[in-house]
Amino acid sequence: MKILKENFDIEQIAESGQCFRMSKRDDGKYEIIASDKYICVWEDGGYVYFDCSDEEFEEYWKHYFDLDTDYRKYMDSVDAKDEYLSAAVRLGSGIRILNQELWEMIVSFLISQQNNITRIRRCISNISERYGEEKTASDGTKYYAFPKAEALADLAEDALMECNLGYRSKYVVRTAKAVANGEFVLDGLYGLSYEEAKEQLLKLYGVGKKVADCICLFALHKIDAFPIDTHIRQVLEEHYKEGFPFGRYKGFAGVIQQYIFYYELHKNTV
DNA sequence: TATCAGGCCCTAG
DNA sequence: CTAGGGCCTGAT
Repeated sequence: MKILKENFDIEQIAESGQCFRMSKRDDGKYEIIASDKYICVWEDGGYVYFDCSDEEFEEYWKHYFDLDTDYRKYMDSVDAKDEYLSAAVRLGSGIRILNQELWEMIVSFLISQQNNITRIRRCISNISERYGEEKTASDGTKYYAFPKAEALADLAEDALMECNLGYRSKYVVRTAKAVANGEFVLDGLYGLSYEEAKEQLLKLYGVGKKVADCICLFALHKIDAFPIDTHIRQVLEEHYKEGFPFGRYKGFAGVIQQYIFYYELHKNTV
């Protein structure tokens, strides 16, 4: 399956930090594991190629990559006088907000706190290999699905320290218990507003405002969520002393947040 | 050797 | 309610 490459850049998406299971192969193609699925994606000659059937593309990956959304409207909304944001959008014009699986995002962002990207990836890889199901992709590639809540629910709270989670182990195990025993119903979040969903997520042990916002943005597609981490906070303090114009970007501030986040990590490496 | 990374929990005041 | 110490671990 291939599509025209319009406001889509798989490298930017992989580097925007919303997914921890996208990796670049030696041949430049990207491997993505999402929940229990696997796909290989690459770009060539103005097209993006998705190594899957048309049916699987329509059913899953099209939505996963948010391909029905026109991102130009978000980019065009940026105040031309705002030089910082204009530069950010220019650099990250191929970013998209993925539609990722809820449970996977809860655990991933529990792990992400006070942590660096390299270790986050390793942690997720560790728990997947140990507690996830081994799968074989249609092209023969072996991979591990993200572990289900049930697979983690019976562990001792510190058991995931063996997977390198450190003090976050108990956050993940307790949350897995709550989900597996029905105390916390994941499906119940989909029908909620951003504010309501965030309020529910904050009840989970280990989930604070920042992590809840990331889950809302990357799993529930609440694109008005605007996660504020240390990087974003510094940008707001440095470039928006008079206050960030949230009003102008009302309803899709999360998309703008991603442009900023990507820009902060990559503006010096181009 | 100290600091800090895409925070959060918990306790004091 | 707000401030601040403590927390696993590894990279710099």
